[in-house]
Amino acid sequence: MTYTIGEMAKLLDVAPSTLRYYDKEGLLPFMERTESGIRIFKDSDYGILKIIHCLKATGMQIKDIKEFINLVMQGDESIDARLELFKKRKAELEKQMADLQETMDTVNFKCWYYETAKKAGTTDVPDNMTDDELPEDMRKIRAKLRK
Amino acid sequence: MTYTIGEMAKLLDVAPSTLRYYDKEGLLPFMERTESGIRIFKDSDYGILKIIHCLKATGMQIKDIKEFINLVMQGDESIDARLELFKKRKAELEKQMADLQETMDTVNFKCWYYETAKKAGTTDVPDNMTDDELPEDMRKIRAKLRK
DNA sequence: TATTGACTTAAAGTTAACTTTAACTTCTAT
DNA sequence: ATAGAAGTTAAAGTTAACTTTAAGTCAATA
Repeated sequence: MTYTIGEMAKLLDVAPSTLRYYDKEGLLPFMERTESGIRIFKDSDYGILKIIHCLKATGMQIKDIKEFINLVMQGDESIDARLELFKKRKAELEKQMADLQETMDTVNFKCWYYETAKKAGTTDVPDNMTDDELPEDMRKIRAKLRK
Repeated sequence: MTYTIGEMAKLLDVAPSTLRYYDKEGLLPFMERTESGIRIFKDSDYGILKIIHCLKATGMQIKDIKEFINLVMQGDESIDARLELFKKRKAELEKQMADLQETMDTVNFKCWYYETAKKAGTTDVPDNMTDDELPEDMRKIRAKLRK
């Protein structure tokens, strides 16, 4: 099965101009064209584009994704390098998840803070609570917000 | 306790120019100055700047964080609005975490894929595995990468 | 066959969040 | 008292990842 740029863009939920941009940046060296110059996307391209999307979601830049695509084009001799790349992406993701969890902890604290303030009608109440008056799981987080 | 812009920047691990930018964008309407015009940061400003950082980490834009700061400046009458804002941030974060988990699932699949390819010396082996030959937790993910 | 929608390119424009620069002033330490 | 570090502003520059525009070609349908 093959697709035009518009059809593939719809499958991936991106703009056609995004795919043209990726092509221009060298992310799609496997692209084929009709005689008249129109891009032909294959089923197998869908998976690669999904991986490009995944790598972007790990925080990788276009120019680095291009390097990965170059490894893919080299074939089996680059298996090791590609494995190492994904292991690094995994480590990076774990850091991002930990960061996001810290952010979530702070947001949860603020939800508790404003719920407490709402009940009391003033932020003075949560502001003036001593450490042992506030929920145990809020103590560490509040401490981080103070200097 | 008070701090200069450079001292506060160091505490927060940001550039002084970032704090000046925030001030210019209206994120720090509570800023005080010396007679000669030098910004004076207080201990209480640290917490607000930490919250600004937290809101940024949830994906909020500077102009929307400014709106939040405006709510803070309004005092107790905006408690409800602020609670709702943090509830929305929490929902947004939950979506981000789910997205990040999907990305992690894909990265884990690719790690398995290249480990399998490495053992075999070729990506043909994982490529040609039937669904029941691959680890159960990899099946759904591989299916998503195919069209 | 003619219209219309989708394709093509190169080049310019957009956006957000800073960062840098230049020209200047103020504070700290010897 | 003076050097140098750090503060000030306004304005311009940076960066990444697209998006838009303009001018044109191609493909499908009535």
